[in-house]
Amino acid sequence: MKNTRQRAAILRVLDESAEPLSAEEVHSRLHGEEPSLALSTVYRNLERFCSENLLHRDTFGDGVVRYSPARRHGHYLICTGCDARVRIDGCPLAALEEGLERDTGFSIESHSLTLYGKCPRCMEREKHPEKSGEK
Amino acid sequence: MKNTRQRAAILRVLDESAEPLSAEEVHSRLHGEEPSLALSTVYRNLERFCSENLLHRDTFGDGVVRYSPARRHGHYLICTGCDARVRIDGCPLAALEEGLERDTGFSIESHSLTLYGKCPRCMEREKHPEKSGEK
DNA sequence: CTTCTTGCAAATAATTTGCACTCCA
DNA sequence: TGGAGTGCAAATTATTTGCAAGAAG
Repeated sequence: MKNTRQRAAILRVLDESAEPLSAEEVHSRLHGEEPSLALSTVYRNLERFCSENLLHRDTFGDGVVRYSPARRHGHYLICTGCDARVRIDGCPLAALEEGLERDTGFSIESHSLTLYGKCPRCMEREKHPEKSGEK
Repeated sequence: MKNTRQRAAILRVLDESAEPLSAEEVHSRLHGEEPSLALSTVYRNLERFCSENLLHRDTFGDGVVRYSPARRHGHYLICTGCDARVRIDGCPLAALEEGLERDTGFSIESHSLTLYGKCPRCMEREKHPEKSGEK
């Protein structure tokens, strides 16, 4: 894989971001530094990096694919009321993966886990009998 | 929520399917029975059912959203070589969820877990020094 | 050099929306 | 009936592809 300015920039943006980013987001964050970077270049490289296992793909329930450095992959708890995202530390799947490799013969490379629920604030809002005119 | 012929059909197709289905797939499976059913109606109702927690949304890494009955939700192990999907029985997240509710104050409603790896056949294929002309 | 990459524009795919008409409750 | 729900077509959004020109090894 050749080392191009564009590739370095794409990886750097993802490294610097605390959150997974979509192709659009990567592209727009690089607009200052690489004004002529094509969106299609971003897409192509993000996918390339995924298949080299440099990046990890995340889709938070919606159809938008987001990417993050494979090393720093994490899990999120997402509020179904306000879309707030809370990062979850640690991940208890090592044991599950081991068992699965034994049972299925697969060699497991990665996983993606996302939880959904209502944040405290949205729970409150739901309880109150529709004060303001929502719905 | 009103009870329409279309809604019943959409839910039934999903109940009868062993696998999560995309909007397109639901629509095409109903083409015989409901020839005039609009794809947009399918989309609208799938989303509606999700927000009523009748359905569960799954996106297997690609950008396509798939739906399955909330009661029968499951997890999958997907081969990154040939896209084969293996359903995983059981799910060890109850303990994690409990801990998270305590820590974050969220009320957890659902989760989505997908694992990726190479199936035995694709592992073989990778090992052999590119017999046939696959780049 | 020569092959892998990029940029651009055009093509696809996936999903959403506006609106007039229909059909449950 | 009256409003929620539907169908259709058009609009968006997300992503992919073809190809000529550019840069890395």
